[in-house]
Amino acid sequence: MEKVTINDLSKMLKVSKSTISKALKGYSDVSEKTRKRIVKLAKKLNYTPNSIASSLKTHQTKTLGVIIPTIVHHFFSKVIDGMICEAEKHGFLIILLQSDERFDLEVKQINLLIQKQVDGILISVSNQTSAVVHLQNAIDKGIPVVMFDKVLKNFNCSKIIIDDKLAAFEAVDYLLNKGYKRIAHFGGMLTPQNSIDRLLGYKNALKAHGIEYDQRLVYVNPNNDDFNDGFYNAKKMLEEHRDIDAIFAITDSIAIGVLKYFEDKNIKVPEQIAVFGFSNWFMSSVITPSLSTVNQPNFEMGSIAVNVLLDEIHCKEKNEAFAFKKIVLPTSLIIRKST
Amino acid sequence: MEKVTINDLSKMLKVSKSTISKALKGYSDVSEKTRKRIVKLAKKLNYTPNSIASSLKTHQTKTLGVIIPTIVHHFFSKVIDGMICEAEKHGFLIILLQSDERFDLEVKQINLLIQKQVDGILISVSNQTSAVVHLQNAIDKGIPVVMFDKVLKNFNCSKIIIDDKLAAFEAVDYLLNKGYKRIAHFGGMLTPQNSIDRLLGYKNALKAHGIEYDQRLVYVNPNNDDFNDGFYNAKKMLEEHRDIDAIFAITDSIAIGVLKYFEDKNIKVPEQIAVFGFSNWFMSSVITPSLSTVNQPNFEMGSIAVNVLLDEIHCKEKNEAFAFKKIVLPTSLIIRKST
DNA sequence: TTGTAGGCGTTATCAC
DNA sequence: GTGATAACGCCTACAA
Repeated sequence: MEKVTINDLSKMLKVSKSTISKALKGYSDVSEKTRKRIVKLAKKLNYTPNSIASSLKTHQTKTLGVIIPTIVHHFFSKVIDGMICEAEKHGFLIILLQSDERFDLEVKQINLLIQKQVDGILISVSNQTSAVVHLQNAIDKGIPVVMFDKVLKNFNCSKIIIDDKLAAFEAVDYLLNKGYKRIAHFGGMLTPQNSIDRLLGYKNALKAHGIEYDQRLVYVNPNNDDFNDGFYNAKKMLEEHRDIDAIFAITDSIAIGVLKYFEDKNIKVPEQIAVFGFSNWFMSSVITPSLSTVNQPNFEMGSIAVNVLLDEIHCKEKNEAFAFKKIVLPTSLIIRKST
Repeated sequence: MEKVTINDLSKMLKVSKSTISKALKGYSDVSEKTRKRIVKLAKKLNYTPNSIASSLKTHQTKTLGVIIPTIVHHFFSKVIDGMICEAEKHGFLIILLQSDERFDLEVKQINLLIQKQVDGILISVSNQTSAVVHLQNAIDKGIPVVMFDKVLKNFNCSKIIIDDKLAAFEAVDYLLNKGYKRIAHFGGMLTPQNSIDRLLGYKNALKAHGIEYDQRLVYVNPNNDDFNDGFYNAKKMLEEHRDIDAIFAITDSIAIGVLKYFEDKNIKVPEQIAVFGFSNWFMSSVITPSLSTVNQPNFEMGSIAVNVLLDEIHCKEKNEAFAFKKIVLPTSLIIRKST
């Protein structure tokens, strides 16, 4: 029941605490004989160092804080998966927090993590976030921050992202090459940056094909509820523009909302209208018709983010300089039956 | 940059550390005047107590450990969502770990959490888990354990579950009442307990309708990959039994694999064969045809589990007795177009 | 090679 | 009402 401490070992072996500590950490300046005695007893009593005491002394908690908008999301849960796996490999644990897309909660949670003295923070910022004082605060307290997926341009730190603009360009370019002529865009919100970039990619592709951008073909989510917004906007679009022959949606959820509406109205996909999604979550391969989409690395994004953060943490420890990294992960088109 | 400590406040105000500590914690035996001075300066300097030092002293980390088989799963991510939200309300943080359905990893992770000195552990055990030494170990070290969803019968602790047997009974009973006569069961593995119970519910419903149980109509997942196993078993079943008119699957994933195969083979659901799922994840409402399923509380399961655990933790603090709770959350049938 | 002593920041006990 | 003092368990100069 009672935990055995370094003190207990010390008394039982009549060896000082410091020698015990050194022996257990494999320092060189302990005689082989006493080292063996110590290790043996430690093993026998199932001694494990008290990580809290050691944290207090070393200022390391071997803990990383992660803040995401929501965990109930195929993409984010895969990212977290990657983070937990990678962190564990290096002996780090993950404290997970959700901002629920709210800036005030995000601020509160950063402060919680600071108080908890995590060794580093991984964050995908909320759609509402534009200020950075809370993040700067963490940095000022000596806690490195790494952003992933939804990042802030105006904050200087390592970032793990995809090239949203390029990916969107490729998707729309594909549609145009395939012969679709009048392409609507579903999404087009002004936050987060990803939405903007995907809209820009859409515009670029149109331009590259000599097609004029038509603002009226951009449908913004009214309720921040991808599936239902997709459903709703599909209806709206059909009322307003009968000539649309393809839709590029900013997420698979939106796209699936669209497919659902079209199914209800018996509109054939892709014969009448093609639909392109973004993210490649599991469902997109299973829905009917299966959804063409942009494959976005997720597990990998998590593990790389952790590695970059750990690098920075280790540099800090050794007082070495660390140059922030911006890692752009490759995306690819997955063509299925909806286009 | 440098964190301000209780010592700094003490020196600046010429008041002892102990008084500072008491004042900040709102103890009664500090004069109003000095309390105000202390609080004021603390606020001004943005003082926050060092949680590690306090943990060392109080043996509380305000941290809960959570182990689940996998986070990439609609049900579990909702449960975690509920846990994080509820824990945060009470000032607790969540460390999340995945067992990946492996017993050895589960053991390792329990030990990690013990070492981290979390105040309590929430676990949904892996399919491989039957031994309980690792869990007993946590209890012996004074860390309460609460099980949820996938629980162990042979371990004495609080448990938050659903009545799998009853839920399965209701689903199959519904099918039989609706006129389906020959019903196959997809799932039927011997671990975890949930599978067994759902199989038992299936059997009970048959019996209640005077139908003899036929072992050959039970299809077990060959590869532990619900979607593909459902797909595979649908094919197999069709080859073996042309007279089946309904399937009760143990998860929505399996059911959706089945739907997918039937769609490929142009078998009409529910006209030729009805399909019933289990769990009501988002996808089941979106797939075509939409899937009848058992609604299983998820977010709520997480928040309740946290509450039960915190209750136990608080009782332990006060040395009060705590009676383990077994909370059975209600399920309900959701009837859609697949039946 | 081993041991001593002090400190990390907080809390709790017990005098004053 | 306030303050000295001793833990909590570990780490690390520095001394022996």
